[in-house]
Amino acid sequence: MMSKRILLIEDNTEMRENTAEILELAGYKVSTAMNGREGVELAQKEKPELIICDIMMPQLDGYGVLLLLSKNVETASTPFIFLTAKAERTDFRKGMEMGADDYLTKPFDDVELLNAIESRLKKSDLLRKEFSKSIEGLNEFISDVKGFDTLKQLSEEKELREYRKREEIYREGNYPRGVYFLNKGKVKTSITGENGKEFITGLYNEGEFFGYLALLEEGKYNETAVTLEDAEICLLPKEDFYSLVYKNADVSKKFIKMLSVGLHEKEEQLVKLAYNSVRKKVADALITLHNRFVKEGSDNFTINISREDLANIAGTATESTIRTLSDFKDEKLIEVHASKITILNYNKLKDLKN
Amino acid sequence: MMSKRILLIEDNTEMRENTAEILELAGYKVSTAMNGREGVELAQKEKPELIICDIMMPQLDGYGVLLLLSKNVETASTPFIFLTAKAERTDFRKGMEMGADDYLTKPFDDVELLNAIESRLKKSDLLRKEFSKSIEGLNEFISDVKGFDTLKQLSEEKELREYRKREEIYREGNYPRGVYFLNKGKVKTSITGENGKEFITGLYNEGEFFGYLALLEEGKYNETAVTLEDAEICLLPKEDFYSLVYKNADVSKKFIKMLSVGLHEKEEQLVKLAYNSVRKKVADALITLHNRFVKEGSDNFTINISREDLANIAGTATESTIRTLSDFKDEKLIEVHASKITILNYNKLKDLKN
DNA sequence: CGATCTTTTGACATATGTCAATTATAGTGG
DNA sequence: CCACTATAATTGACATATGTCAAAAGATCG
Repeated sequence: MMSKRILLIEDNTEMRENTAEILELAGYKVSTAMNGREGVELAQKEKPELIICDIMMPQLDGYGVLLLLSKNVETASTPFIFLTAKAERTDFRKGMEMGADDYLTKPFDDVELLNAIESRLKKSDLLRKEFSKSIEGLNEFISDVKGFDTLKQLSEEKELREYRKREEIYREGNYPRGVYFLNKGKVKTSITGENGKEFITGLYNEGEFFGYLALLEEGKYNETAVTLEDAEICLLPKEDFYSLVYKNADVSKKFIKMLSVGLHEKEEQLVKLAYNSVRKKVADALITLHNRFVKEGSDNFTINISREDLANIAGTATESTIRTLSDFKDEKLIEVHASKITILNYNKLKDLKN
Repeated sequence: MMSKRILLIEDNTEMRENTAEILELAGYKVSTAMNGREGVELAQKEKPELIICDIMMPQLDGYGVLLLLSKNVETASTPFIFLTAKAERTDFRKGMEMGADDYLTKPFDDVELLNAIESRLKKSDLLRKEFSKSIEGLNEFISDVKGFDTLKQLSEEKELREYRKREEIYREGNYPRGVYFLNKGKVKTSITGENGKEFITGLYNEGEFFGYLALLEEGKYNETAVTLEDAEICLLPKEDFYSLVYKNADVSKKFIKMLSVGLHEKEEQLVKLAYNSVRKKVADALITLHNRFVKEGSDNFTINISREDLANIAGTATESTIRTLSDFKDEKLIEVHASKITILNYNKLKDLKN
């Protein structure tokens, strides 16, 4: 494992050199700055994994450093530990309120310092990972945060339930009891327009979570979830979900980002629905299905989906969808066997002109 | 102003009575619990504005209380102050890491206690307010957080710029420099489909912020912002925006909620676009405009909008929109004078059948 | 194997987009 | 302030893409 980069900001030369030595002995890569201004510059440039900073310094004090760094996205979430002789309650409180992650008072021993660093790094490690920027990344993210064991344990617990094909999991208007984890099978979520027609807003695959939007909104479900095939689903209680999402500021941040990306994606979908031809819409629906459900390593993608569902993804009438599928079949873009559709030419389908 | 409710959880009778007395003298409404279990129950039931809690208690200790309360949405954001004789560093750190807001060590004097409470209440007061649940509530929210003075000051600064009608503020693909505040005028944001047709995704009115989605995504703009009429716009630097959004966990939480609601609204829009008739779509577009731009206290709402823009809100061809407007005119639902449209019968327009 | 549900095809109506011509409006400069 | 011009709104004529209804063919399930 690569050694972590730590930035140490401390004006006292002896203190700085001593501390740096300890850190280096512990296997960290250390940069040092002898005053606040220099520290901020180094932080911006080197993007260390953790920052240790004295409070009382000439030029720019520790509070100032923290304030400046917290204004920049790139450095805002870097763990920040104050290191100071100011053991007084007021100072301490000020530091924590400004968003420091820890506050070590001098004198401290090596073990104490290293423990503090270790614990902060461990916490931030999880969040540093690059999750897929899409809302689907949530799945990856949650499972990572919860840890594999917990997850496995979860599905071994009694809340695991089997669903038949086309069975309803929750309905528009219900109150959420938690987040669903799809152990096996596929699920669609859809909303119904006033003319009774349904539109599919979400598709979920094995190993993914769904049904969190209502929890985040703190309201009722505004969609209905139904299985697309036989499935095994378990419920993560909402208390666990909330404590996961809100306990840690960085997790909240990830959620904000994921939701923003999701919002953007829906907007793109809006233009397509508004102005694309049925031909293009159906092609897009097939592409969506492919991207959502493809298994790595298989050449041509086959899916078993009802024409009605496909039409509800595309946002068009079932018969129109079927006719378009026939066209695609004639053009050798897809192959159809009963309700199974196989994509033969992904790229041509994807780049279909309107 | 109504007095705030504080819940005091403390097992030592003398200590509890003394502290409660101080708090009552200071004008707070105090509930007391003599152990952790009782405290949690009371917190759930009474939903106090602030909780003060001892750490060492029989049955359920302070850490346990905090943990339980943080799992419930309703109590998770209630300010929580630990009150304890355990002045040791490790205890203290544990408490803060679990999400306590402050940590007072015994013995403390009255002033110290009251100050701590006052500062926490002040901080949480802002967040307790009920902002409109829509994404538009952001505006209200930011201005409240920033404070009226700052806002006014902002628009008095040099970054204020005047824009002519139909002038571009930013374009798809640009990198955001901050959030825009619309001091005067109206703005639309739109995305362009592959066939070159535009679709309007956002409408903004005086006193509102826009252009924050790209910042939250930490990416480029994926929409283009253009003024609908002459406007005055100023820029809130992104650093300020980020520190606003991420500094405080509760603000982040608000954002998560707002974005979730926004996502849900876009999904509803999707069904409408997919299955509604042009007639219905145009009516919806007019209703949207009304809701977005109506001034309180005026009977019939008039707006000056180009037919093209209206069509791009509805997601239909300009000529179709115009024809539908003519129909509405014949049906006395609206009145048209030049490019000005007046809504005569809001309710009929709103409940139009498909 | 029959009954039920789904898919496919056919025939048809029409809602909506497109292109072009005409009329109205608003912005500009003298 | 008026005339002129560019731009926007409206109307007409038309083609067609797409939805609807109905019936036939096929698949699925107990």
